[in-house]
Amino acid sequence: MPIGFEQHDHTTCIQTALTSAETCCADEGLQLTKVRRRVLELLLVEHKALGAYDILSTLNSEGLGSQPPIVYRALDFLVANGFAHKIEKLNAYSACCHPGKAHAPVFMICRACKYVVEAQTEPLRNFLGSTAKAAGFLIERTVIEIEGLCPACQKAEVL
Amino acid sequence: MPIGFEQHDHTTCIQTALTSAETCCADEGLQLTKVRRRVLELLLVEHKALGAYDILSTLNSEGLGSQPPIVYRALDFLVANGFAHKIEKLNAYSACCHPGKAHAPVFMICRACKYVVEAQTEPLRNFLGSTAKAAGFLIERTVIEIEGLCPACQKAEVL
DNA sequence: CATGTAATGTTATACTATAACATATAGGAA
DNA sequence: TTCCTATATGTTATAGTATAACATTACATG
Repeated sequence: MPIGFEQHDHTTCIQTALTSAETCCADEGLQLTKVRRRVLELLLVEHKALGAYDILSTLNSEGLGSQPPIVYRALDFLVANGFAHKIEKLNAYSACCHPGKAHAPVFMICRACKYVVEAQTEPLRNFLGSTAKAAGFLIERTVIEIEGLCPACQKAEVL
Repeated sequence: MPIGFEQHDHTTCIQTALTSAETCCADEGLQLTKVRRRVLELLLVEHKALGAYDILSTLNSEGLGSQPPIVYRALDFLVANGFAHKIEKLNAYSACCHPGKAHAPVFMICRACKYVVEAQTEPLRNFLGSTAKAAGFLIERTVIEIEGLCPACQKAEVL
């Protein structure tokens, strides 16, 4: 279970993220409802991106809703408020590892084990900023996704 | 019609790109068939990304095929051989402006006029390379897309 | 011409996402 | 409390994107 492709205490990690989301919602008058909270939990459980319909089938088995709009609305909320990101390359969703901070996230996606790691990127932000500035372009959103092999899967490939 | 958000002779630009694709295919024993060539032309005509079904409806009206696999196969060929890129954020496709060169393209997508500009990025490539290296991650493909406003549309917004 | 490979044709279906409208629920104002 | 309003959820239907699987054709080469 790598994050940044290293081991970590994932139970704590989930708790921290949930608590942080709760605090943030309370502060900003946002409602972290049952469905929204559960979707965030599901996204936090693994460092993999989940498809909307994967999430929906879990919600369905838990009696939290069975139709697509249920999950898409919850995902919209989480993404709009910075608690999750959409991984465009996978048409899937992933919990945000650095909520609360303005950031241009870089995702490293392992094509073999499907782990998704979100990297911090101040320098990259600056770099893209100056590239765009040179072209006179105003940045509103960025999508930066790297697909490849994580350290563990590189070793596995050799075998 | 901006490229890099500036004016340019687009007729020449299309011709150059087509000729370059032909040469490249001849060199590498690839077949630039009627459908593939036409799809590339369509992508070159505008600096906008086209959806697969937009392209398909044109192909259909020209008697070149009416079913989705026709266009998806042509797009797969063009993307696999570096003549076009997929814009993940838009689920759409765009001709490559720098074919033949290994590159990690950066797309600037104007949300207002839908123009797509592909920027050159050696420094960015190096930057991502070192980021990934630090994490032990092996890069295979990169998706870098910036959504925002082009110079012209920024002016228009103010009005 | 025979043969094999690559490309195209065709049918069906899977996967992703949203529109539109109905209902329920929470929190504030009277 | 009661009403009101804004927000969230429930439900049905449908739009948009993409591929699996298999049949047929075209074409380069021995």
